[in-house]
Amino acid sequence: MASKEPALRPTEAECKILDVIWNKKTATVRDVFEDLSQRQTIGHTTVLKFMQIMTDKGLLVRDTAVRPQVYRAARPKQETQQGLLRSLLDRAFRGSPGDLVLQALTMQRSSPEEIDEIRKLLDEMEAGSHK
Amino acid sequence: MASKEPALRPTEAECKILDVIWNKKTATVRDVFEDLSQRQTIGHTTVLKFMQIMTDKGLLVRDTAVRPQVYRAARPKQETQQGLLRSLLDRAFRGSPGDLVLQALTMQRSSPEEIDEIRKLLDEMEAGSHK
DNA sequence: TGATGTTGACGAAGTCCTTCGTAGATTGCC
DNA sequence: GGCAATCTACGAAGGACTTCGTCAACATCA
Repeated sequence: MASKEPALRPTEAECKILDVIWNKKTATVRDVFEDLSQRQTIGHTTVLKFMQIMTDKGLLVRDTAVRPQVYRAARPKQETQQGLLRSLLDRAFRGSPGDLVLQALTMQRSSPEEIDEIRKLLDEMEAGSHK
Repeated sequence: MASKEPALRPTEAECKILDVIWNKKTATVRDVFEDLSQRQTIGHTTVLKFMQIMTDKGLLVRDTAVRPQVYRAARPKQETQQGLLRSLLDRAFRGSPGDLVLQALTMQRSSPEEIDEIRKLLDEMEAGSHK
């Protein structure tokens, strides 16, 4: 039975699976299992169980018509990421994205390309708010 | 018995308590309880229990000499925030702070002051990486 | 010093997260 | 059709998170 709420806050293990599916667009249990196995020891049925739970929660949708059932993310990657970000923001940054951004930037060197892109975005934001 | 690991990933409920203590610098159980009570219904002993657990985990330290025991954060706010950020980064952003920053910025309008500050930081980062 | 209110320690219950083991269903091939 | 391999469902166990209830220790002040 699927829940009505879209479940915007996947748990840690769920994130690992989502990450694989985001990359592949669609995936079978085997696909995900083989991908994750390269980085950690995990059982095939464990992956399956998670994907079933995630389908119940509304994080994934699956096509049961084809035989190795094919799963997709129910919501776009960006939307889920934003849900997680908002959660972190509310939790630990008193809702201030500026603080979070500063911390994220100082934490780890970003590539020059990323820096440029961020600059561009800042410009757009400022232009957009000058109305 | 305190753990050796510094426990850089407080849970959701622990974050709420940390947030209060970050603001007050030091706090008794009663202080935290009264603060949190304004926003949610929570029992006094629940808060106490969390603060005891958090002390065990190494998130808080306390002075048992004074009678209403006084608690402080064991680590600076910034350090804990970075731990949480890193966790989110690893979880859902494939370790790319740039993506996370972009999402955070698009998510919610930042103030012009924040935007300026971010620009300044970007300049510094670029200057610093020009070796 | 004893009644009263506050503070602290402990234990326990309920839920959620994570992980499998087992066993039934389906498919592909000879 | 029958067998082997794969895929799916179900249930359960262990641990972590969250929340309290209870009771003991302590402080206060009349």
